[in-house]
Amino acid sequence: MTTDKPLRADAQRKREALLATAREVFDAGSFFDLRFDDFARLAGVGTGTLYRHFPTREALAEAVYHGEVATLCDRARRLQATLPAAEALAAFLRGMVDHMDAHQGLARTLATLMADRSSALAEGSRALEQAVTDLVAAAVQEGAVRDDVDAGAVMMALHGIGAAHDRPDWRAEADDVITLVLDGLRHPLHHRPVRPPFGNGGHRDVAPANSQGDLR
Amino acid sequence: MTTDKPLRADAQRKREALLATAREVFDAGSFFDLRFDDFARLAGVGTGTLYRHFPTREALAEAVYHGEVATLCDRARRLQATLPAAEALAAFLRGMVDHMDAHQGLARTLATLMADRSSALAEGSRALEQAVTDLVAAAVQEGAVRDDVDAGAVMMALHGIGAAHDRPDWRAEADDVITLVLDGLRHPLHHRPVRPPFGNGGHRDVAPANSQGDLR
DNA sequence: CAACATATGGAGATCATCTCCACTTGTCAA
DNA sequence: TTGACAAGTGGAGATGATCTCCATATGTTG
Repeated sequence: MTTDKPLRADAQRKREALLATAREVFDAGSFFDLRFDDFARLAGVGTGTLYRHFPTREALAEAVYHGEVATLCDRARRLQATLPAAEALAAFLRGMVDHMDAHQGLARTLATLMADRSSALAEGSRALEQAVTDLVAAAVQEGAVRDDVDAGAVMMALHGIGAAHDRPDWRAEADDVITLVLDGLRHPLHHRPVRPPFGNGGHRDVAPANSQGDLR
Repeated sequence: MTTDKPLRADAQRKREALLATAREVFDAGSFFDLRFDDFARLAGVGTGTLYRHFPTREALAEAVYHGEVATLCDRARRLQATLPAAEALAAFLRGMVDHMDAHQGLARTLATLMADRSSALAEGSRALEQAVTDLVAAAVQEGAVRDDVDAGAVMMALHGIGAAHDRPDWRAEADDVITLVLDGLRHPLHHRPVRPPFGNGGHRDVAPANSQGDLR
């Protein structure tokens, strides 16, 4: 993590090969149909080598994911530098959906791995989260966006989009989610026409002990 | 699926035992730490029997999930009968978060299994989706909610909440997502202050061929 | 209470995962 | 260059979870 021990030229090559193959296989969606050992074969390395570099499927996924995240973060930074904050945020979110759409297989695979109880990936996405948080914060400062909702909520919505691969109308719905989120992010209407009889209106000052959430 | 072949009394009992144990284990979050065979032991049945009833972990999860969904749908129906549509929708969504919160382990486990490429679960949730769709449709008819966004988007957001278990601030963020969605669902502001330079504003008349979504 | 269908359990076959180590390949100092 | 040491490799097999099979037990029906 901290120590970037200089990898031997040899090792570097193999590692790259593994990652390249992983990308392919992920995108083709066949990652889970493949014995991990066979995956090694496919990449042209021995089992031992595979395990040395990536002890688990998740470790492999994490590495691939890192690349993705880096790209995404780059884009966020670029947008933020070019556009008014609110537009940058919108552009980023819509661009993200475009990207997922273009690489369905990869997105699907990563989402699946992600859902497994490997918080490793969750950790990997901190950078992404930071980027989103920045975008939102800038938009808030600009006054275009409400300040009573956490950027984490936006991350959750993105999670949803990623996790809901395999919905037949994915693309349209994903776009709709972004629309809802962006519209919801504008300053809330001042007259609150819908006042839920349930829950606390959605904020921090959490519920009392009685609320244990069983449905009746 | 179609044929409800009358199960032998015997079998019924075992099946129930398995489901009951599954619920417990799911909620305790220890499902994945358990050998599937040992799970059979735990429920007091032989391996063969377990496999006869539920050929895979997913099949088991699906059965448990069915119960959950039934409860949820019930609640949706009840709310819809009692409250104005918009309130019913809000109450349902907030109640859902409460429920998930109260049964974290179960929600976590189901979400994980769900993410695996078993569309079986996705299929199981059709009923739930129908319930949400109904709630939204009623609210639209009542005029409280925009009609240009599909209920599927709301499902996606819910997915996100479910999938993003293990976020440290889960509860607050989940509430925020619901808030965003509910606010976003109100009629969109008529002057569109934020006009994304990217994407199509989020609707059906989809993007031209050039858009293949690679980030630049 | 036959006689038949249906269901059971668990011993072992099967198969993916991962370890281990004898061997190969790169690196660096002289 | 080359020798010597460290770093990396591959794949044969141990390991351990999953799932099948079937002799036996248990309901069910006329």
